[in-house]
Amino acid sequence: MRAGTFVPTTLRDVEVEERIGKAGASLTPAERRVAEVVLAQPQLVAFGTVADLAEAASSGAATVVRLASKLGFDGFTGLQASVQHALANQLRPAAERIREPAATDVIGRHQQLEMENVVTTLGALSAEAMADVVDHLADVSARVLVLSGDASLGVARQLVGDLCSLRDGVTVVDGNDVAVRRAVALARQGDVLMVLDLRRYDRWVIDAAKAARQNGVWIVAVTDSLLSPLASLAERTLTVAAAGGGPFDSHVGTLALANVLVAGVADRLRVHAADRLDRTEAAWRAGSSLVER
Amino acid sequence: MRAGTFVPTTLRDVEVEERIGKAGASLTPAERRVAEVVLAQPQLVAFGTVADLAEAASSGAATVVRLASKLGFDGFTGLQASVQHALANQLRPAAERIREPAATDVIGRHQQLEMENVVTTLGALSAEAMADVVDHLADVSARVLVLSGDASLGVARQLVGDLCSLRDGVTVVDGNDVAVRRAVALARQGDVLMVLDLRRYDRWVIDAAKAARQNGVWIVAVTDSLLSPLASLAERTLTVAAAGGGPFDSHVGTLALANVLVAGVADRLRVHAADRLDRTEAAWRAGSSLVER
DNA sequence: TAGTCTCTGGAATATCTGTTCCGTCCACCC
DNA sequence: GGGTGGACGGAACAGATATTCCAGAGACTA
Repeated sequence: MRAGTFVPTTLRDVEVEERIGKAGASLTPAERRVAEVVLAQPQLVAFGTVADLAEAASSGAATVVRLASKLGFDGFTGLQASVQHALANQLRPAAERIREPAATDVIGRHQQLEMENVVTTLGALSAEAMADVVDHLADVSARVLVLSGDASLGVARQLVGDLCSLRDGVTVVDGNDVAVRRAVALARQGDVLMVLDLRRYDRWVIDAAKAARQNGVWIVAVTDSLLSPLASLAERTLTVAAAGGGPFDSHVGTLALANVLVAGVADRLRVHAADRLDRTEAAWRAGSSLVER
Repeated sequence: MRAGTFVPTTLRDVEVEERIGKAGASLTPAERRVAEVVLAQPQLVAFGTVADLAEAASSGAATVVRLASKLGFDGFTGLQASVQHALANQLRPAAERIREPAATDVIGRHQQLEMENVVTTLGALSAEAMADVVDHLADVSARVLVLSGDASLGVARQLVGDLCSLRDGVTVVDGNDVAVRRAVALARQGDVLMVLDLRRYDRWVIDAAKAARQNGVWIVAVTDSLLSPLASLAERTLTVAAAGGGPFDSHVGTLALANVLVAGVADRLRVHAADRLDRTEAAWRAGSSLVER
């Protein structure tokens, strides 16, 4: 049996998944390796043999059978039957879902919507604009301020968090009016301001951006349209698609954009950032703050 | 082996179909019966045995093998392998075909990556799981705590921000150890905890989740795998795909998932939330906090 | 450091499964 | 009506596969 090709999560067996999730903590290392393969390559279970699974997980056949029993199945045969059954059931719905343009189910609609947000947003990003923005964000001699409307504050924080891992001097401008004005007032020429806001713009954001511009700060706007009031203040404007399936805008496209920029900055600051990441890693390790499982 | 359910033509094995069509005329009556079953219930071939197929076609095992050979396969084994292969191919939806021409440029690569994250993450979300989680998040009599690893804190905040617009009592558990412990200690039975963390899990997050569980809090985990330590603590586990093009994980899929949940909660709390949004809107209008352009 | 417990994979084994062989049956033809 | 050819399925056989057992290795403890 050849090793299975990639199978998206949609097709995974819920029954098996549940049992693995429940027993997950009590699995031994070797059993865990097998379980990972089961989750990642269900076809290997459905079509393959104990030996195939064991080889894929670099374990012995006995371990495979033990795992199946521990999950409550009647040996490997039971596990296999469960996966086969689920796989067979998934076949029909998958086909029907493709035919119906997913207009009815919420999840499918969101799937389509968010994909469009990603495609549109990153599709609108030119290599030149990206290089320019990355250049500025990667300029360690400049401070980077990030200003965001309330609705996108979380995404902004996410971006800032990542950037902070790569370099110093990146901050979110937030808080009350006094704090914002102070932060902007302290910005000087050579600094960089990323301002992030979508339609129904927050007045204070625009005001703060205006003030920053008068201080000679280099501004990049991330907004929904080139007609945005932010666009006229910024040296560079990156537009994002933010169609939401619920009552709010979706910032999935924006976050995808942020990820691209972060990757660009990381690439630009390669050695500098690597050193930082190493030091951070060492600190985490010393405190054993992170666990593998 | 149970008889398979109906499978639409799209899912049939083209390879086998072709060969049956070609040899169709020269098939004996019994072979023809077997061939009918092969076409009608490919799963019986993929998952079953010679005996199963023979029984389904009211024929002998020898006839099954003869048919397979007559079709040019290397015995029943060859036929089975062909059907399995075709089945596995049909199992992967459009998502994978999209990425086939692997993009070379950074932006294109991210585009594909993030789309896969969205598709995979939302694809893994079952309607049932979503309904359950939304039910709990929309329960206004419960408090909702959100606990997130450092790397995904921004997304968590984004989620909480949206939820706060829809209902009261939603908070991010964050800050120093003392604050976290206090927040978790104050949680009581009936409350809801959403814990969000990906591999290389933050120890404090796991510890806090464990404490919450002992308090009888209903937990939903949003994590990268069912083998995550969070999965065994949670009543529900939603898995996310987080492949990143840069040095960090991408939380685009997670944010898409969050958006779906928010939309679900908004729908569930329709009138309640509408009233809240109206009041918020009025406040903004009174202060002219938002501008159209 | 010695001892115990768990984990682990290899080997033996019993079961299952695909394949082949062969006797029987039926249809067609001389 | 007798003979011949192919079709068919039961049964034996050989190979593969799941399962169980066991001994060695490693970790943790006293």
